Amino acid sequence: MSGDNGRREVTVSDVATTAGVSKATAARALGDYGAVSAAVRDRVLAAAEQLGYRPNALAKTMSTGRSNTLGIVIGDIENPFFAQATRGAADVANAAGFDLILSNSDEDAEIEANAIGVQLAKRVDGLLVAPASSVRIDNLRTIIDAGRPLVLFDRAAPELQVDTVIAANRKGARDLTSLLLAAGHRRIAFISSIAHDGPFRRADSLTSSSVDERVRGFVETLEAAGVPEPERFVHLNARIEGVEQLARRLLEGDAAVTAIVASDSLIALGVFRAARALDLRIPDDLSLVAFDDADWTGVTTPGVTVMAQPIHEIGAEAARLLIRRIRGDGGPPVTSVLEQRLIARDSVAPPRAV
Amino acid sequence: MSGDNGRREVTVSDVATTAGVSKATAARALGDYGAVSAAVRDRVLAAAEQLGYRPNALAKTMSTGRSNTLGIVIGDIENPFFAQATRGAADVANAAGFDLILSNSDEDAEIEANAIGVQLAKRVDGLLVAPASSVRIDNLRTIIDAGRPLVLFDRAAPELQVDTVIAANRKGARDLTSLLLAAGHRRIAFISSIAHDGPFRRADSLTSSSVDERVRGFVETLEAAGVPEPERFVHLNARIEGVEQLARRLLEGDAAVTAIVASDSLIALGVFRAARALDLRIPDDLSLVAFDDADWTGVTTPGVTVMAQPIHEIGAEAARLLIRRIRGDGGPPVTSVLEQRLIARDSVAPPRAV
DNA sequence: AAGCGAACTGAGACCGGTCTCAACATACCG
DNA sequence: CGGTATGTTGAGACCGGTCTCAGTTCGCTT
Repeated sequence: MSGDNGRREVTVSDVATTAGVSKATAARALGDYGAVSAAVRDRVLAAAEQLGYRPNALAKTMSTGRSNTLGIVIGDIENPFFAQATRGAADVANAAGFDLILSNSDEDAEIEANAIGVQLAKRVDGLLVAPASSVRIDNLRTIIDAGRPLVLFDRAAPELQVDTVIAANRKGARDLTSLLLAAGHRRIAFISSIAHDGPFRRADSLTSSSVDERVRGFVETLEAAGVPEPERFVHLNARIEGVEQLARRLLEGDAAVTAIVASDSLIALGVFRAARALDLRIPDDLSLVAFDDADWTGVTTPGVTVMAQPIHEIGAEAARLLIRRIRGDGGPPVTSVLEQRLIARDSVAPPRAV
Repeated sequence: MSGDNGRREVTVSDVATTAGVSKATAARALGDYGAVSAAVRDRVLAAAEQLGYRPNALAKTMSTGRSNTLGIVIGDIENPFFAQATRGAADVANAAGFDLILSNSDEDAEIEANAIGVQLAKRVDGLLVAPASSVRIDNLRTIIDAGRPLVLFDRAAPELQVDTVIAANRKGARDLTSLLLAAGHRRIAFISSIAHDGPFRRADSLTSSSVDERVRGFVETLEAAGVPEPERFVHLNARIEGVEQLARRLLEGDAAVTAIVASDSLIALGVFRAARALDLRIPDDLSLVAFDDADWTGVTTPGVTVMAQPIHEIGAEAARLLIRRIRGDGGPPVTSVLEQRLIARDSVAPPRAV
């Protein structure tokens, strides 16, 4: 109606008219493609400047089919892991001229499906997804069916032939568990907040392939050390019960564990709180190791021994793979496995003599 | 060429042909607008289903002028403050049917300008910006000139008449400083990583209005307590020198401070590290208070006394204001100031007797 | 039975770019 | 000097939706 709203955007045609050339020529000058004489180009550019012309990227997408936008679907941007991975992806994307549309799935397959649908409708050139489930992959199929490139990160989907970037979680879990075993622990709990029905059994496969790998590494290492029924030490659904609550339960009573492997830094935080509440000292009364070198793990007393993941690089590499596909690489799907790195601090000690 | 790439997307026209109706009618049925008879609607929907029709949101934007996309420009998504605010904004946006395009400015005005340009070109319906500078506001003017709604958050731009969501930083700083004063401290440092030329003088205004307010609250409280030349206790550019490095410098020698106000949780982390390296105990040898209730501030020994900000709500409220503008609210610009909340833990004690 | 309004449908313009194709000018070739 | 290659320009189709407007078919009123 009034004021700014009524002002139509300046278009190529407007610029063309002002410059006294055809729309096609103006577009060539502005878009810097095709052949335009120097004189005409200057005239068009001057007219654009004068009118305050701003290109409409959507119109461009309509005719070229390329949006220069990538979709990224993660669990939760507040989770430092995803924040870092997203930043890694954003940097690579930007450098290549792409923007990022961000969606949080809250690890819910339905929300994820919806987010993917919207991203597809917005015609992103490709998607970066940390899938809520490595098993229920219809969401991901949708993307492939739509003919859009897809790269998975943090979690794989074995059933799907698609580029993937993950960390060497199984080895990481083995190393962490071995460390605890070597210190003399036999009763070690593995805690993750991943959702799972009922107690963990060895034949189960977890919805996140990365947690699944960690659990496997943990179980097989305990088993090799002769610990009977190691799967009973795997505790999932931590977020539902409450990490602190769960940790307290595991740390009290006759069958209390003497060490804990935290599947991420949020879990480690909860364990720390629980230990403090129970007046248990780390590492004297409880040894703790965790995945991810969160910034605070170095400043607690004691510092936490962690398995660091190259999180930034996971996101960056995923973006690189995706952009390669967008640019037309038709090779077979690649799985990039990045190494984890142990950072030993002071949260591990031999268990208290009984 | 071959395979998937060659497959054209299914369009409204395709669906119309299959259903045996006109494009206009098919569009009405699919878009759920206008009048369509039940029989025809079913036929169209069935055809769409059969063909695997997926709407093209960009084409829709082209004709309606609305993209249902918001732009958000922040310093760095890896900074927990921005991650939380972004999540708050994303939740509100999603609920209202909007997506978010994310850009990191790294607090650099030029990168910010570029990001804004791209977002504008992608025809976002509005922008959420935590401006890199509260003073150099040409970047923000661009948005207003383009006729797009803009909401600032975390930092204000006094020169600009625009909706803004900030926290009561000045009061927060006063309270934190008073706490330290009450414990008996007189030599208190304020540390921020904000960029600033030369030593801080009272007439200077800082590029971030929120840090500016904190500094003012800090300085005026010291002054009221009779501390001479309080501005000499303000230390900026912490990221350039390195937070830990700077903290160590302030904590050694005859003129060492006995307490520190950290302008954010990243600074607090650096101070913690420095204290540990110098073998200074908190709070016996050094008192520490900080802004932002980062998740780890409760698990260190001792826990850190902090001024918590409603970060999630800052982002959410900003998104709410923006969406209101997009929906056409033409009222005068609003500034929403959210309260901060003190969380007292154990990092403050009287200074060591000299 | 004629008249009127509501419900439904189709044709085609439009959003703002890109791109193909043809027209024309100029230069260079033998 | 005719022929061809090269450079520059314009006309108009196209991308995939929305939306206006006009036409058709009804049912219902009087």
